[in-house]
Amino acid sequence: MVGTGKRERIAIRRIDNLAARQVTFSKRRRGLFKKAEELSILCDAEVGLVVFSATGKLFHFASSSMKQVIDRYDSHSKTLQRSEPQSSQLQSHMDDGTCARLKEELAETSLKLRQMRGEELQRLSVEQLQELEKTLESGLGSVLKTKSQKILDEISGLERKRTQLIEENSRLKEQVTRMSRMETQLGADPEFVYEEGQSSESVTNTSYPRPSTDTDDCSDTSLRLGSK
Amino acid sequence: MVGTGKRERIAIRRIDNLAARQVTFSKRRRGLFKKAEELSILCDAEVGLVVFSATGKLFHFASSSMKQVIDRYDSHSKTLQRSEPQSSQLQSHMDDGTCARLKEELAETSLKLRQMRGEELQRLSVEQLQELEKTLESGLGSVLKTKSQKILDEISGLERKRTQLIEENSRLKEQVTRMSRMETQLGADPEFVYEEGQSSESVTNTSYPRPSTDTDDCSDTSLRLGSK
DNA sequence: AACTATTGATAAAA
DNA sequence: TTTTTATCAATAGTT
Repeated sequence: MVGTGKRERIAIRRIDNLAARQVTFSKRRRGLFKKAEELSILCDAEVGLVVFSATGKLFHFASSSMKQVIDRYDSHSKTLQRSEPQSSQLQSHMDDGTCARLKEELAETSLKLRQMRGEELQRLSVEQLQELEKTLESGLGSVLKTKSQKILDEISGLERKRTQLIEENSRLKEQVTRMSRMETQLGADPEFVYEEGQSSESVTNTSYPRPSTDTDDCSDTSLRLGSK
Repeated sequence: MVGTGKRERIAIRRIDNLAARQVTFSKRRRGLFKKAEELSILCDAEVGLVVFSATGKLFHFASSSMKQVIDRYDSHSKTLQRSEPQSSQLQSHMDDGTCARLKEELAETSLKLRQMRGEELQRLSVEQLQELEKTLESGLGSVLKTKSQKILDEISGLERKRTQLIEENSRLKEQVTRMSRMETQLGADPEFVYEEGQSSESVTNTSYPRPSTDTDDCSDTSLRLGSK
């Protein structure tokens, strides 16, 4: 038997699971582009659609050309808002030269990033690929190392807390025992009743003097050991 | 009785009837914008959508802002096509806002790049590291695949050249053999030197007919199959 | 990637 | 235009 697609309506908010998000992105992106094209054809409309994935990949569609759509969009929005000439104080640091340089730098950087992700490799020579491979391996090594370290740190942190809690627990038990004994020796006053036998782990709410050495922050630290 | 919606699938081509076209435009436009927004939210994507109706009316949606989307689109397409003077665009898209955006995006992109290279990983969570690891592995996979392909291409190219050279060599040898024979039959005059029939470029070393089926590697071409 | 049960979109009618 | 209804299309969850 194949595919028992128990489909439920999903809430429209960010999908947490990475894999599911990517799958949904692929499916819905295709659907969206299809519908964009259909609208432009059926209704003789000019449509421009640009989508960047969460990973920065670009997808686009234009019934005519993107440039044309953008130009038309600009002229339309300018028609509506022509009142605000830009303040000129930032010019010295924000001139076109700076902007152009930024654009170039960004273009270069994002090309490198995409190549690290395995895109647009065709133009690279074998030597360049070799270099990229080396960089990737080294980066991967660092990532793995860091990840391991973080996991080990989390584990040892938890271990430490656990130990502290166990110690404190022992001390508390001891104290409870001592107090019970004292009470017995003194001949209990009926008014003075201890609920005894509370020798178990959770002493929830005793307002007794506690041993001072507590470094604890009995927090419920959650271990997110990313294992999706 | 209301609405006997006998719906049939319609062909995707311009709807001739004006009223029907307008109705369809309204409905589908809403649907398209809804889906655009859903995609941006569900999948954490940046989406920009511009639609002009046949009558010239503008509709638009952007998950962030249209300006941002267009800027990002421009910088991306510029990456792929350098030297594209977008004459009229430059002015309107080179204001301070753009520049600030560019700076931000550059900062973000180069941080991601450095992280891919294994730097500045300390602030990342285990889960983020996990994701990075996956990206790196996939990128590495693509690089290796591309490299292999390029090497194989180089090899088959060389193989082809080698085969051609071998064939030519055979022809030349044959020719030399023929000529030697002729010379012998004519009773060679020591003074009689051939200069004709040297139709090839490189017969450097024609001492004598050699066995033809040699699989020799007649080139010292160095294959640098990057294994440094 | 392929497969379905479902939800969602929408063509036609009102 | 908007609503209604019947149908088709998209897609969430699974394999």
